[in-house]
Order: sequence, then structure tokens, then C-alpha cells
Amino acid sequence: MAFSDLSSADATAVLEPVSRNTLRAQVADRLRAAILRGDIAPGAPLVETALSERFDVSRGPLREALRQLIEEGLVVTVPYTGTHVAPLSVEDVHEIYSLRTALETFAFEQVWPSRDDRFRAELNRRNASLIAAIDAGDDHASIQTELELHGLVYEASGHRLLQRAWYALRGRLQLYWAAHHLAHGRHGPRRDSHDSYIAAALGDDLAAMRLEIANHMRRGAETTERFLRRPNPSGKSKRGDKS
Amino acid sequence: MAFSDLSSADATAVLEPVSRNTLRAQVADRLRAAILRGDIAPGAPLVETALSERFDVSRGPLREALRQLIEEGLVVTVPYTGTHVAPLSVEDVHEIYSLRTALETFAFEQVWPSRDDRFRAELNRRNASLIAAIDAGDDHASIQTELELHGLVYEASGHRLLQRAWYALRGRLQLYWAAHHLAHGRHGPRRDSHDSYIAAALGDDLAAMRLEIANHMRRGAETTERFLRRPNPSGKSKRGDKS
DNA sequence: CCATGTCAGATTGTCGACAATCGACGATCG
DNA sequence: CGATCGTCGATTGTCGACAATCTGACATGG
Repeated sequence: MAFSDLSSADATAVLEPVSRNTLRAQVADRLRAAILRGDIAPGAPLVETALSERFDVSRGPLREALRQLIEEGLVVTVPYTGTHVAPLSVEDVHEIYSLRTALETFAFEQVWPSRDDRFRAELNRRNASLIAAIDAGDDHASIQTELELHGLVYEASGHRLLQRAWYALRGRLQLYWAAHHLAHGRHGPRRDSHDSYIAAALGDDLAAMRLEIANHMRRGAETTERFLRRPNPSGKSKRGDKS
Repeated sequence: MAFSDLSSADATAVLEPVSRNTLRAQVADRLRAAILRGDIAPGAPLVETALSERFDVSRGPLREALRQLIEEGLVVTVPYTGTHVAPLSVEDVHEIYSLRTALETFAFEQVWPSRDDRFRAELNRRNASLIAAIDAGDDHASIQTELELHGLVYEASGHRLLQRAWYALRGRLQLYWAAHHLAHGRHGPRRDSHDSYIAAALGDDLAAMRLEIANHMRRGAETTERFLRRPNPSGKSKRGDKS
């Protein structure tokens, strides 16, 4: 981490990491990472006692972490019965991408007049990172960098509620992309998949941007839905056991 | 969605009320109601020990209920320090109404082609309920019925994720409306405040509907922001100070 | 008089044990 | 042999007590 910069910069952003980690947050982060990494498959059971023992924490913080992941859409639970990693469904995919279209369009409308050189430079930088990850064949990095690329417009909007809504969608999206990666071995974005998207975002035609977002999301939804309908091409079984 | 039919329809939505109430849910409902009713003012401290004693439950379920209300934006907390009812801010109002504009526009776009007689009838029914509440001078009912009126399009969309997003906004909106009501004694919608909105929703011009939503939200945001900048016209003190 | 170190109270964070509930298996009866 | 009911294991829900941390006030020294 950056020990060097304690000169100027805004305090809040720098001092935030210093704050104490509660067990709830740590457990939530670890569990989320495990799910999104595919270590625990969609639909797999999550027993509180087993998890609390594995993480070496009591069930209190663990339960609160689970509640958080439920809010994020990564986990589902039924009272007194059981908790599971959220199962995949084609309806969800459609909802995720359609709502994402609306949100991302709104985000660009908010940002549109105030796009400056820094915004454009950052957009290019993140696109370069995505391309680098694709060229390197690093699927996990491809997913992360693509999410960061799309995340820029939400960050730049300065709209906290909008960013919250994006996070709610992003977690679910990650779940499906991770499952896709697990099943097919690769996330699959082409090297030039975001070229027209970037071009429109850098340009001055807002209507063209709207169209580009709609097309981009339509393609994404189609790809993901196609995978869901035929999830296991290689034939090797997916399991949710945790040993 | 199903307004009164228990014949076919999806089972989960109908069977939900039968399911057992966990303490967490009960506490969350009671606390939410208390906050939205104005019994606990924005910014007022919420101490876990006091609340758990008052509700006669242990701190476990109470904490989980608080977590839920935090997600809903009604409560804020800082680790090891304290928990409070969310304070009001003009930035929030702007974000709530701008995002709401985007969501409600999207919802109408989704519903537009499939509006049938039942949708139109239900829309008129809910508008009548709102007018009745306004005529009766019942502020609490006015808020509820107005929210239900706007909620129809989200329900009719059948888009669960969109409805979730609406709930996230609705809670925050209620918080501001309740505060407005507390300060001014009346929520303040005019009798005909939704006439043009309903007319557009019943008509066939989607572009006009988009415009109507934008105007409706702009007016709402202006009213709420104006109240926030001058919150206490009558001069009587609001509760919730730390004594 | 101001700055600084210390302490006590209050509040949240965490833990381990017990209770309530559910789903499935197996016994029993027709 | 099939259906129904009771029982049992598993899992989540709840509880009360203890620990960690923060905030503010107070004492102390410059």
C-alpha cells in the first residue's frame, strides 16, 4: 500500500483504509470473493455453523455478513431451513441487463456535459487495461477490468444513489460472468468488444451513445443467456462441495 | 401484478404472509414505521441496548433489523461509535428524484405496450384513493396512497430488480415526505396534482409520458428541497436532540 | 490560558449456548 | 403394499454475557 503519500490529497479517501475492519466486513469480503471466484457454485448450501468454524468467527458476524450478501443478490435464504448461493436464472439475466441499460444511459446523461480530459484519459486507460487482460488470457482480470471500465461513468457521475444501484447490479453480474468463466474456461470478450462503446463515450453524440449502450447490453444479455441455456459444454460436473 | 386474484398467480407472493414472522422482520417493520411516522426524528440516536429493551428482544435480531434499515437508507451507523436515523440533506433529495425519474421512465417503457384495461382501471382506482385521502385531509394516507399510485407501474412491469430499486428509493422518499409532513403539518399535494400524470399514463404518447414524468419529478424535487432549506416555519422544536 | 495525556462512561462488536422450526426418514396401521 | 403419523437430525433463530473501541471530560504540565 501507499505509505509514501501523506502530503496533500484529500484526507477522507486516504484515511479510509486505516479504519478498523469489523469481522462482518472481512467475512463478507472473503465470502463474496469465494462465490465470485467460483469456489462455491450457485445453488450450493451455505451452513452457518460450518462457515463460522471455517472462518473462525462466531455465528453473529457471519450471519450479518450473509445478510449483506443477500442484499447484494449473491445469496438466498429461507427461514429455519437453509441458506444457499443464489441460483442462476435466465429471467435474472434479462432483468440485470435491461435495468443496467437504463442506469448506464442515465449515468452518461448525467456525466455528458462535464466530461473533461481527465475523464477521457481514464476511460482510455481502463480500456487499455481490459485489452491487456484479454491479450494476457487472464479471465479473472478481464472480468474485473471490464467492470471497472463500465464503473467509471458511475463514479464520474458523483451520484451516490446511482452508484449504489450500480453496485447492486454489479454483484449479480459478476456472479453470472464468474459462472460463465467457470463453465467455458474463458470470459470471452473480444479484444475490440468495447471499441465502439469507447468511441461513442468520447464523442459528442449523446443519441449515438444511448444506441451504443442499448446494443452493448443486448449483445451481453444474449451471450449470457445463451450460456445459461447450455451451461455445461465440456461435460464435467460442477459441484458446490467445499472440501 | 395480481391485485386481488388468488386463483392462479405465483404462489410465493400469496403464501408469503402466511410464513412465520422472525423477530428481525417484526423489529424492522416496527422501527421503520416509527421512523417514517416521525416518532423518531432524522439524526436521532438509536442505541441498540435501549431499543432491544424497548422491543423486548435481544440485540442479535435488533442488530440485523438495523442492518436492513441501513440498506434501506433510513439509518446510518459508524463502527463502535453510534447509530442514528439518517439525517436529511438536499443532495439526497436531488439524487432521489433524479434517479427516480430514470427508473420510472424505464418502468413505463417496459409496461407501455402491455397496458390493458386492468392496468388502467387500477391506475384510476389508486388515483381516486389519493384524491380521497387529500380531500379527507389525512396526510399519512396521502403519502401512502401517492406512493402506491406511483408503485403501480413498477408492480406491473414484473421486473423484480426494478421493483427492488424502487423500494430502495421509496424508503428514502418516505423519510423526506414524513419529515415534511412533521414540519408543515401537511404533505401538501394538491387535489389535481396527478391529473396530467394519469392522463399521460392512460394515453398513447410515450414521449409525452417521459416529459410528464420529468416535470412531475422536477416539481417534487423543488418542493422537497425548498422545505429542506427552511425546515421549521412554525418555530416549534423537533425532537431527536441528544437532550 | 492552552495543549496534552489519561481515564471513565457509553456504545457497538463478538462470542458460546440454548430454543424453535423444518425436512426427511422410518415405524405403524389400514 | 400404500398412506399417514411420529420422531430425529440438521439448520437457523434467539439470548445473555463479555470484550474492543470510541467519545468526551478531567486532570496535568507547559
